[in-house]
Amino acid sequence: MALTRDTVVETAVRLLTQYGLADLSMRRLARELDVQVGALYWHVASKQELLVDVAAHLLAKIPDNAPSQEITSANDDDVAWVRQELSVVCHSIFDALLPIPDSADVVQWAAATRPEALRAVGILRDLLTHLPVEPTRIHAATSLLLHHIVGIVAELQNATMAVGEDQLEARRVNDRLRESFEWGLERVLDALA
Amino acid sequence: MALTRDTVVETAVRLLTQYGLADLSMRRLARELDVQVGALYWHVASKQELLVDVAAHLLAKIPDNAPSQEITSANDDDVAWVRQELSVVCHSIFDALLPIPDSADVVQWAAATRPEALRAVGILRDLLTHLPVEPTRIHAATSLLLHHIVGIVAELQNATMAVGEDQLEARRVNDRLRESFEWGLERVLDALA
DNA sequence: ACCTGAACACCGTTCAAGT
DNA sequence: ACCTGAACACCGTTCAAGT
Repeated sequence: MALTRDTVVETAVRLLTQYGLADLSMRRLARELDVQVGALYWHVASKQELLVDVAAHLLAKIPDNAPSQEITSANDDDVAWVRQELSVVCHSIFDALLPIPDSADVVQWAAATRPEALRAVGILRDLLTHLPVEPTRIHAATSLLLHHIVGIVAELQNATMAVGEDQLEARRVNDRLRESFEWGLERVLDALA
Repeated sequence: MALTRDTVVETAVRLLTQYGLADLSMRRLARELDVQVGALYWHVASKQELLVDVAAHLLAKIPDNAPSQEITSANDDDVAWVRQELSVVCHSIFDALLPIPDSADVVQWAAATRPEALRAVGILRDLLTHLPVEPTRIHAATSLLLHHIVGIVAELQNATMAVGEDQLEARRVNDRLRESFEWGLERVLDALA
């Protein structure tokens, strides 16, 4: 069966999930797919382009309960609903990245270079337009939320690497950073709504 | 003259500043210092350890006007002073990183793996202890500020790379992200004090 | 259209051996 | 103590040539 861009991306995601970024090389990917390295370059222009697709894939399942009506942020109930929905989306980004090694680095980089390629960024933006945030600050607010999420995930993934086998210590670090995530998210959402 | 760890780190900083992270290889560094690659490994254990030192070096000049008296956050004036000082420190981190290509990536990684090696992180922590932030949230608050700063710098550095020669467009992107930085910083500081 | 084979120009790390 | 020389096991990217 012929190679497709989708199978290349999916295999890349699998390698990242199982072995981390250090083992996600074009050569390793080619070996996994039983082709020569050169074959990959028929389907993707570069490793960087591939990593953007990998990041997009990792964030593909973020729920998108777009506001059904035109919410004008005049109504307090509506603002509360949007705030709650933002919290849900942020948590689901967090949960999607946490189990994938080095995913925070990949997404951080993809978000900085090609944010429009990440569905999750668009979802955050759309929700933020329904809050009393000036239109010129939507981008800033999106970045603020995203940097908080991937920043904490990066800390968590690196710390988990560092403690190694020590299950007890790993759990402590995990709990502490999870709470940092929750606390910071509340502070930021408070600042926005 | 014999090689020292300091000259290795300083040369690494120079290479990063002039050519970016892609050209900061151990081999390139050795060539620059007129030694064999192996010589570097007498002075640093690994490239990762070297990069932590590079990050620390980039943030070495952050001002540290520690509160002279014991400020107990009871006094409104004192809180205002600490808030102002936090703003100064955040701006000086921003300004220190901005002109150094890929420095946001390097610092992001160093902060996630060995935050205690970065003086700037300690300075932020100390200032935050003088705000009405619960002691258990000091770490979370430090992370929130730091992720915002390096996140925006990363966006800015990547966007500047992307627009390339177009000076006018570069300036527009620069101004927009600078404003995002200011706006986000105010929101976060408001949430803390 | 899609892939192979082979090359080009690199990497980080280790280590016996030299001084 | 500090460094060389040389090796080991890799990288990303390109491209003529094959099918």
